[in-house]
Amino acid sequence: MDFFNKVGKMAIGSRLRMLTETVGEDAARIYNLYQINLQPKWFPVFYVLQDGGEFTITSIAREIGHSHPSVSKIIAEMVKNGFVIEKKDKTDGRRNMVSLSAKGLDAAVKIRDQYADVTNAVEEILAQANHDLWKAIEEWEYLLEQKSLLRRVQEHQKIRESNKVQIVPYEPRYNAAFKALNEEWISKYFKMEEADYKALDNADSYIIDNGGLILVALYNDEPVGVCALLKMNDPDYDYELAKMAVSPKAQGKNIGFLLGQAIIEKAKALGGHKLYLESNTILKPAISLYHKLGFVKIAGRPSPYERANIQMELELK
Amino acid sequence: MDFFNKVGKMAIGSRLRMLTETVGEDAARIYNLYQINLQPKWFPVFYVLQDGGEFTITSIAREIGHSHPSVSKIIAEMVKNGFVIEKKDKTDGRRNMVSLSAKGLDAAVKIRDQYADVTNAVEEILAQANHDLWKAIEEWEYLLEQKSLLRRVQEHQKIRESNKVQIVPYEPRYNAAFKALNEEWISKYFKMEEADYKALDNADSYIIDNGGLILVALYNDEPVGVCALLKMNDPDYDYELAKMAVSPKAQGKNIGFLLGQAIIEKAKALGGHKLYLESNTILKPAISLYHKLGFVKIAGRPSPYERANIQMELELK
DNA sequence: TATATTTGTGTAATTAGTTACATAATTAAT
DNA sequence: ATTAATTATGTAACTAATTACACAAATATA
Repeated sequence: MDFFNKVGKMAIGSRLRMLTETVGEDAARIYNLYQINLQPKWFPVFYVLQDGGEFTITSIAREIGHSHPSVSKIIAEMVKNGFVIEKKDKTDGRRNMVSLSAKGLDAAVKIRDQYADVTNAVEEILAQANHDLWKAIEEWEYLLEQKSLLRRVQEHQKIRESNKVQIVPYEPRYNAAFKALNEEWISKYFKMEEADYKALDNADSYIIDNGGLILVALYNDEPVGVCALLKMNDPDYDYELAKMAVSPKAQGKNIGFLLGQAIIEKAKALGGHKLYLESNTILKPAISLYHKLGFVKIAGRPSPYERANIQMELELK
Repeated sequence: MDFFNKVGKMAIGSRLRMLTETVGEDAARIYNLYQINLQPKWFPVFYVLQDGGEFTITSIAREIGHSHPSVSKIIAEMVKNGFVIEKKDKTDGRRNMVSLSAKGLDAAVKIRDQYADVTNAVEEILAQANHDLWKAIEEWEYLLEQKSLLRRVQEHQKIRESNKVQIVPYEPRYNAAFKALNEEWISKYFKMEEADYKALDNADSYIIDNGGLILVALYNDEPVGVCALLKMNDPDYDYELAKMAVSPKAQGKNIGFLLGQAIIEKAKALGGHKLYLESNTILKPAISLYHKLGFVKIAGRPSPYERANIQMELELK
């Protein structure tokens, strides 16, 4: 079973599970070593109650990090075995106040020896090891609270996927993709307008020949995202960022951001000073992408598109 | 939930379980991040099969450290989902040969990215921590294999209990205990003989007045073990170790060993050179205790006891 | 060669937790 | 003073593993 060495760090979950199981099994046998008839799984609850205090089910659950139904079941078992007594709180009818019975308190005294023996045995192991499992677990708890494993994996996924994405200049053979990708989201959220057809059907004459440009994002050599830069005849703005579209199938690869960055670089290289865009606030991911790229909201301007309800600009530096 | 800090090292089992759960939960979500429709719990099995080999259920179970019913169930699920194909081994009708289907092999290729991302994320965490969880788990696995947690706890228990045991010289008030403890084991394994009654009923006149002595082990001031040293009229031996008895209720506290050691010390102090004892081989714990005390088996000598079928001696140095 | 043991597998029951849902009691908000 | 939201609890169903048991096939043994 050198499985784990073959698989590597990725299997840390499985490995943790197996160690947990080994320790857990022995815990059950250790409880049998002492006269007290406690079940190992009762231990955390028992520990909270051992000084004689009264607690509610949920406060115990919070304290020991279990779900409340788990504590509820454990308490039911301990009551049945005579270790615990329940009583309704007079001032709050929901609360089930739980405390140790005389038998439970007696067990609490007897169990001290077991605590000492187990603690000593665990500390013996920790002393024999070079790497401190206790502290390592503590650190993992902290680090995972700061940023979950899921989020860390997502970040690595994004970076890796980003590297597979290529941003290339528009060529006539991407015309179909340019139209299809844009039509997909426009007709999903709104409906295609006259201006859309003009721009999408005649990208070369309407956009490129007018001093604009288009960038295409390739993933496995497939066009999965597009973005256009339109030359504006306006004293305030040089270019408009428009027709940004990313295939839903290629989400989570940072493609929108990569396209946006690239188009901004192009605009700078062309000597632009200020970019303009218009969009709609129901497209939340798009708006937040524009923010991430540095665009800020500006007051209303007339727009040829019915669907536009927000305008933004970006000062190029 | 500073529960674990309050409880201390003893709670390492619970703490392990919770970390395992946290990691496990995220693992499930991570699998959803990728298009492959694999369940996290399939992972170890899938990993073994991924290179296209054929395996039996039990060989997979051995490799990944699961029970075979667990693998059996996982395989059944993977078959149902089309990732795995089963076929009976022609030369051995018991064997169910298992391998990845075309769909499974396809998933094996796709999953490589996920492996990389997860490995990187885990290594990122390990790099951020001062204490290496991976190596710490590895060490615990090794240390627990050498000596289980159960055995370690048992040892600590024994030491602690030993300290509660007091070995004191015989007094007339222990006469009842001396008789009862011996009668208990004699009548359990054999039956009381004439010589037993004589010695047990008249400990003072038969043992002490003849130049022998008796030691009593007290636990919580209760006599729980006894052992006698009888003066022998023999050119080869000075004393016989006899009437050693420990209450079954006081097992596991090392009492037999403590009594034996003490009686040997007494024999030395009295100027003895060689001890003798007789016993029966069906009393295995007793025989192994005598070995531990240094006694060695000798060739047969006549004995007044029917039940004696082994003789041992100890040279005092 | 007959018989006993070992090996491979599957099914059923158990375990220690979880989520999902229901409901009553209390507290907050309009 | 209602109504809405929150809190405390319990029940039911699920999960991912385990042990216990059954049984057939293969191998070892007398």
